[in-house]
Amino acid sequence: MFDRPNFFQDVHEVAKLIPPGRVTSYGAIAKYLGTGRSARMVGWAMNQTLVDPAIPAHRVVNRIGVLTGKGHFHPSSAMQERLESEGVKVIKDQIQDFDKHFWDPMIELG
DNA sequence: CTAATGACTCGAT
DNA sequence: AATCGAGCCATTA
Repeated sequence: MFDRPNFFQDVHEVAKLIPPGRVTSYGAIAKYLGTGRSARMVGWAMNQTLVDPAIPAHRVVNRIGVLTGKGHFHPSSAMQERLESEGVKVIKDQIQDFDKHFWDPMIELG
């Protein structure tokens, strides 16, 4: 158990801290953790969160607000559905007013 | 053990 | 302004 690096745990914690109706990017989380450009690992960590419904992975998108990870959801459309359900408009897998809904852990948390 | 891939991002051309 | 390449760390083959 917990063989995974603390990095994954931190990503999970930050992901849980994302408030409803807000979104963030992999790089933002990676930066907050200090890993910097290891945004890929954040995405990988999110993949592990799929088993944990308490982690809103649908609130995490790439830097331009595109639902790059929608294909990893059970119904690939669930990601967009949930985001819109929280008041986030998503068109063509792209979040509208991304900068407006953007939630930066560095600013909000730290 | 080496090589390749991935829910990404930045810098250079 | 748009496109290409390199960097990041962990997992799988």
